[in-house]
Amino acid sequence: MEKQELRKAGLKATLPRVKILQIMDSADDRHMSAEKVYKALIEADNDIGLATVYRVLAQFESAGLVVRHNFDGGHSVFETSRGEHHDHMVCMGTGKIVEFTNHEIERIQKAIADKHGYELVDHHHVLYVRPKNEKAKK
Amino acid sequence: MEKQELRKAGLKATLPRVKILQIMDSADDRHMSAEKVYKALIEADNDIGLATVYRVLAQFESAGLVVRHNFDGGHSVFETSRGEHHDHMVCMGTGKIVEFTNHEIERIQKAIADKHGYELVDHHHVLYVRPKNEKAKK
DNA sequence: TTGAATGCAAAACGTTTGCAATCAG
DNA sequence: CTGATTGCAAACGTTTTGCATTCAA
Repeated sequence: MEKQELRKAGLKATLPRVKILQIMDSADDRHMSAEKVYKALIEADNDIGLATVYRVLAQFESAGLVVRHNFDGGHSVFETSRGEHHDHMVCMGTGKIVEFTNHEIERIQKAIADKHGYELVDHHHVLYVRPKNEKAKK
Repeated sequence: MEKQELRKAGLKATLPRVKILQIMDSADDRHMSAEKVYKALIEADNDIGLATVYRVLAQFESAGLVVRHNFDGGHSVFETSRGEHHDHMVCMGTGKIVEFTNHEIERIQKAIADKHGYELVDHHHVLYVRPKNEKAKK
């Protein structure tokens, strides 16, 4: 049950938080904007304000329940963090998002930061791609 | 002279464009937001509207004179493109930006896109770091 | 009971746009 | 001269905030 998860994260198990967590967990598309979450809530007959969605998602981010991505211009996208880290590939034609992991890259990242006297805290790594051998073009 | 550069890029050499290009080229910090460029223009006694700055930067981007980055939330950052591609490392304590290049990573990126049936068009790759062995913390 | 969380509407933020005036070629 | 470019102010979409109300513990 989501209540446990929330309490474990140090958050009061309020209705909006539980519902939003459910939506995020059950959505077909794991990458959701605040607006998208909001619409899903309305459709599920949950009268939760957009402001609350933003506030809750920000809390979830701080608590480590979700990860925020700023793909390109405009709005943020959130996804529930299931532990395993991964990066993203965005198809410029269809907008489709593919997740990937590459340990070699992760290793090099650490080495680069280290070489400059830094410790790697986080990274954003997004590949913008296009279907191979196809006329598909935005 | 900047006029040549603009004409070569297919843009009329208007005063705002020349001034903005000068600012971008001579700034201490090569990574500038529209607002920052605007303020620099004001300080240099050039009465150019903020809207024009945005329009000109967008044109410069299309013309390949500058590259736009969406580091994290909020605003875009532009830098004059001197041909050689590079990625960025942002210090979370000081906000300092370090540029780096790594061919091995670039190679792997292409391979990953390829493996998924895509062609790599572009990528955003930013490392968020913190000074090593220091209490410095935002 | 009581401080935390919510809803609403209003504000803030960076950015874009419509339009009349101005400018480069 | 003439279409491209500019300035201004108003509009935009996303996100945040102030405040009175409601809720979880």
